[in-house]
Amino acid sequence: MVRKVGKIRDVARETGLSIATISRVMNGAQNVSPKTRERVLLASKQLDYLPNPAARTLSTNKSKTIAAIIPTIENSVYAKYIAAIEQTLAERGYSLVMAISNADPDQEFAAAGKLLGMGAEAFILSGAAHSKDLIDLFERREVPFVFTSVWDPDSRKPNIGYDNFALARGAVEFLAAKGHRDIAVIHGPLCESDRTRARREGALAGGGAGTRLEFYETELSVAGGKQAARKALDAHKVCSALLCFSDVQALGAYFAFSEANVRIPDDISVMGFDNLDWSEHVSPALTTINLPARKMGRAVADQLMDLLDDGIPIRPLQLEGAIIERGSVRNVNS
Amino acid sequence: MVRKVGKIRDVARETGLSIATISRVMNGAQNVSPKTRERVLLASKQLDYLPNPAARTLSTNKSKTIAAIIPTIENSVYAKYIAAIEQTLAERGYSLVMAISNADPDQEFAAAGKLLGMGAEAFILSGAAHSKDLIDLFERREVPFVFTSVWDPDSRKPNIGYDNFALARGAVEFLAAKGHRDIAVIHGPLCESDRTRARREGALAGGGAGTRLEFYETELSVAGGKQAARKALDAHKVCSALLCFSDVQALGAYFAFSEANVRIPDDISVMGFDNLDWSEHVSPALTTINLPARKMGRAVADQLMDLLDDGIPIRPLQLEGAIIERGSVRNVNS
DNA sequence: CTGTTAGCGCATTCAG
DNA sequence: CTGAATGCGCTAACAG
Repeated sequence: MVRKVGKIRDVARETGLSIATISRVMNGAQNVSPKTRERVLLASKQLDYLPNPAARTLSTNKSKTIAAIIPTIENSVYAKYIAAIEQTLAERGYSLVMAISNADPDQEFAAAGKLLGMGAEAFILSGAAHSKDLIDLFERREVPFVFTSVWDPDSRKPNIGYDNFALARGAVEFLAAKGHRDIAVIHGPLCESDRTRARREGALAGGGAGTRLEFYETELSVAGGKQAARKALDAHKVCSALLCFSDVQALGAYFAFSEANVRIPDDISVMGFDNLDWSEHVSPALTTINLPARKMGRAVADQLMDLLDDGIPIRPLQLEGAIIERGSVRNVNS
Repeated sequence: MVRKVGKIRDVARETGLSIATISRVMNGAQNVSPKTRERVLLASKQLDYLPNPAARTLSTNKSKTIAAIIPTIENSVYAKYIAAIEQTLAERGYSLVMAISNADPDQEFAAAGKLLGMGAEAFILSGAAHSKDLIDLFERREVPFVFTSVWDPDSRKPNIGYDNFALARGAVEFLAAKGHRDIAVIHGPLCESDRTRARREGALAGGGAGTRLEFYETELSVAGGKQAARKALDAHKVCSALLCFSDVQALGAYFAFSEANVRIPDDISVMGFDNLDWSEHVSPALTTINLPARKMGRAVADQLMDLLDDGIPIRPLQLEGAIIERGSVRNVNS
């Protein structure tokens, strides 16, 4: 993959040392005299020597590469998350290879095969719903993997994330406590995401006796949120609050309402999910649920590297989400 | 990197063939009898055999891995672009490794070293401004690279992208043609991006005699756009149009104006840059410049693979941007 | 502290 | 159409 560059033997010849010593220096081994080390480093620089990663991988059986497969990278919290993973891996000399599955288990399976065949040593997956073939593949080959964005203490698979069910339930309870009895819930495609399904169940659980929930399934985008909000407006003028399972959809709702001359929060309350960077800057500032995407990315990356480097098993981890109360939800009790 | 799995010898033993034949089958060579091929394929499946990528790379000197270094993945057009690259590479059996540079040449250089040391065969960079060391490194090692998001026919380095200067000039001319004489321009940090600098120069060039431009440099985010728009409002009540070099900043401006009770486009016109997916769904729909990010991603990926696979040199390519006229710019001539 | 030697798993000549 | 032999560049014992 790199042509015309010095190899370990060239450095050995140049310095009059053996290739073993060069290898030691390149790998930071302790048992090399400072002088020798200097000499090697110098020669390496001159010869523009860089260890061949493939040879290294072949020899050590370690590629220092971790794969992440995500449903999408656009319009969502995944960008933050991936950025955190990449940075964390980079800090410890690991690299990230990633693939986009478009939330399709078959694409995910195909991608995993390629990434495996690329040398990925471990996999970061989104959600807990994956093709059986994929999990079988990983287990057969003993490839470590972890589910993220989900938290299920009872799962036998390692997972690091938040409790979507509880968070959504909390959101509905929060709205109910503010006096909202009729709540429209906008969410993305159920078939694509077990997180969305869990949130929907949670919302249902949070809606007590006096609370009516109306669900709107739509595309996970500003356009989708806008369209669904419009539909909610048409269907029942009665709902006093809108809960979106994604800030992106909430933004769409903002514009739907703006065009319909419906004021937030005076005429209707809006609550989001994700706490994306911009959500506090919309007007009115969006009340939403903070999802610690960055922290999650760091945690997964660190744990996987701990496992690969030191054999430390994955410790399933629940990350706390929290309601961020801002101006888009009105208390209608008073 | 993968333990306990069948190796080529196991398949050879299982089938009673030689490893050479197995290799031929795994690489789709023609000179293998159909029967033999079947036998090998079957045994491979049974033994769960997957060729070891490192061994393959070491032997062929090809890793089928391309690296992309981007300034950021959040809040921007880069997500679309990266997604396109990943998909295009995947179609031809290549993988993407990526790193985030935070628009810092030093971080970029460091990342490049790691990615090179990971086996990346070619590099996709953003913009045309990079540390000399980086370019030297690539040229010394004969590692192909291409600059993207920029178009400079005179550059001796391969670049694929759009003409930021011309696009920004066009935007200002467009606004001027609509009768706007006082235009506030909001843009991201100049020091971080040669694209931003080029756009600024272009805007200046587009502002003819009767046009006054006021520049506001701010963070490349909704928050930044909002803050700058507020500043523009305070400073000169006179500007009739706001040009943002990023849709994200334009969105911030929308909320700044909403809070200040300034109506778009009645009181002030707003124009963006990027044409992100949501920009037609904001209210009023955002007039902006479409940047063919997806097409650019595909083009770079394809060209690099053509180069790596068949030695076809990079053909510098200009992608056309276009003004998408929607409702956020008013014609003040009438 | 340094050198020697064996592979790591596969692609690829060259024979047959 | 198939097999045997060689080496890709490096790490990791094992000697010394």
